[in-house]
Amino acid sequence: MARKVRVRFAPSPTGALHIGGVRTALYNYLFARQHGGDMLLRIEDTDSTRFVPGAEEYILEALDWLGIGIDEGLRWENGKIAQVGNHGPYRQSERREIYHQYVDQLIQSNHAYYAFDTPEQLDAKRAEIPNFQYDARTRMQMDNSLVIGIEEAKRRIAAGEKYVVRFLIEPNEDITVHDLIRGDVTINSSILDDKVLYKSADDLPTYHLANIVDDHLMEVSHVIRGEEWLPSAPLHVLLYRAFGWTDTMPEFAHLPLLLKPDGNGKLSKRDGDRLGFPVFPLEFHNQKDGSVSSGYRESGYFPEAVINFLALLGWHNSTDQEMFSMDELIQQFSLDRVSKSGAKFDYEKGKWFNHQYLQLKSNEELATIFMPILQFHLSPATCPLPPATCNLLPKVIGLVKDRVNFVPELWEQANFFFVAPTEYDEKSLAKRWKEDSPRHMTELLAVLEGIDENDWTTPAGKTAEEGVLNTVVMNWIAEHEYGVGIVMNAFRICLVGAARGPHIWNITDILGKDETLRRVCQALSVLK
RNA sequence: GGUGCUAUCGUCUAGUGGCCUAGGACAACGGCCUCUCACGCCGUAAACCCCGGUUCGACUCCGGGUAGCACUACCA
Repeated sequence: MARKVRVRFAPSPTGALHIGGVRTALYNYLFARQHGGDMLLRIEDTDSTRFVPGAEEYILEALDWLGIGIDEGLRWENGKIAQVGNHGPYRQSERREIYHQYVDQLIQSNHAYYAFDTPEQLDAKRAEIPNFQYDARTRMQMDNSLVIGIEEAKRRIAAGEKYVVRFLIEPNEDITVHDLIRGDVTINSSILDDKVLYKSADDLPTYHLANIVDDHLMEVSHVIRGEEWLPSAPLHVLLYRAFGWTDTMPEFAHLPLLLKPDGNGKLSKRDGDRLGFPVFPLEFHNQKDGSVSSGYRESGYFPEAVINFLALLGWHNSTDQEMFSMDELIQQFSLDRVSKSGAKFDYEKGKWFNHQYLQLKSNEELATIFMPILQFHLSPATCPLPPATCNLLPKVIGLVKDRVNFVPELWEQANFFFVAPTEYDEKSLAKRWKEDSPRHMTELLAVLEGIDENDWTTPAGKTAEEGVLNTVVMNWIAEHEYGVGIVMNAFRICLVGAARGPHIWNITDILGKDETLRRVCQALSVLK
C-alpha cells in the first residue's frame, strides 16, 4: 500500500529565503512531481519575535519566479498570497487551537509536563553548572509539575504564571532514525534534553511540536530538509511515538548543507556581501533592520539557470550531462543520488550556467528583456526608444550575446551601436593607433564615400566578408600595401572607441554609411 | 566539552573490489581561429585525508586516527 507522496517546504518568515532553502524547496518539488505527489508550503512562524514583515510574500514570490510550483498551502498568485487545500490553515500562528489539543494529549499521557523555570533562572543554572541540560538527571531539581504536582501547576497557571511545556524524555534508549540519504542514524536518548514544546508567553508551540503535529495532520509522507535537522530527528521520532503515530510517520531525508565558497562553514548572507554575489533569489528590503540584499533575479539570472545550478549542487545523475531542464530534473532526480557531504557554493559555475541559458534564448526574447535596460542607459527620462532602435535590437544582440553571461552586460558589449564614442580607450590607442593612422583614415574616408548607399549593407545570406565594403576596402589596402591589421584596427577604434567588438562589417552594416563616415571624421578631429 | 554527519583535482562531482595510467564540468594556464575583444575549438596542469586490517587485488569493504561541518535556546 503505497502512500501518496506529500512533501512540504516549511520556511520561517524571518527574512529573505536563503539560496540553501531554495535548494531544499527544489528537491522537495522535484521529488513530489516525480512521484505524482503534492508539494505543500507551510509557514513556520512560531517565533513571534523573529517575524519580518514582507518575508512571507518574498518567499512565495521567489518560489514562483523559480518555477517551483506549490500544490497546497500558501502560494503566489497574481502578485499576492493565496491559500489552497483542505488541511489548513497553513500558517502555524493560525493553528493555535490545534496545538493546544495535542499539548494536552501529551500532558495527559505523561509524555510532557509543565515547567515554570524562567529563562533567567535557566541561564543562571547554565552559568553555574557546566553542560547543564534539562533532562532526566536534573528535572527533579527544577520548578515543574513533576516536582510540585499537576494540581499545584494548574493552580499557578490559572493564577497567570508564565510556563512552558516540556517533553519528557526517557534516558538510555537508543533511537534509530532511517534517513533516505544517510541510512540508519542512531543516538542515545540521554543526550537529548527535555525540549520545550510549547511556550505560554506567546501561546505558540516550538518548531518541534508544531512540525510533528502539522506533518501528521497534513499527511506528509516524506520530510526532506537540511542536515541541520539531523540531530533532532530522533526527538521527532520520539514525538511520533508519544502521539502514537508511528504507523504514518514520514520518511526522512536530510540534505547536505551549502557551504561558504572560501574557508569553512555554512553559506551566509555575509558571504554574499563579502564576495560580491547574491545569496537570495530576489532582492530583499528588510523592513525590520533596513538592510538590502541583492538577488539573482535583479542580477540578471534566468530562473532556469539558477535551478539548474542549484540542482547540481549536491545531486548528480552519474552521466556527463550538465544542462537540465526542470522537466528533465523531475524525471531524473533521485534522493539516493544526493551526496552526503556539504557543497561549497561555486558562484563561478553559476555564471557559466547563465551564459549557457542566455545563448539558448532567441535574440527577440533577449531584446525584450534588454529593452528597459537600454532605455535606462540611453535616456533615463521617460521618452520611448525610437522604433528604428528597437527593430535593430535583436540583430545587435545576436552579434554580441555570445560574449556575455547576463543580459545587463549586453550594454557594455553593444553600447557603441547606439552611442558614438566620445572617448577613445587609452590601451587600444597605444597598441592600435599608429603614426600613419590619421592618413589611413583620411584616405579610407574617401574610399568609403565612393561606395553607393545601396551597396553599403551586406546582403542577406552573405557573410561579412562577402559584402561590397570588404571587397572595396581590401582592394584599396592591397593596392597601397597597407597592413590589414593596422588599418582595420584604427577603423575599429573610430567606430567603437576601443579595440573590441564584433566583426567590423557587422558594425558598419548596423551603423550605416552616414554614421560610419561621421564617426571616422569625429575620430580624426579628436585623434591626431 | 558532548553527540551526530561527512571526507576523490582549487570548486561541483563520476566512481558501489579488477574496466582507474582515477572520468566530466567550472576556474586556471597554453595553443588554434582572427582586423580587435570575446565566443568557440584543441590541449596542459591538477585529487583518492592518514595508519592499519580484509582480499590474489582496494578510491571502493572494516577498524582506528585526523580534519571539516552540524547540533547542543522558551530560534527555526
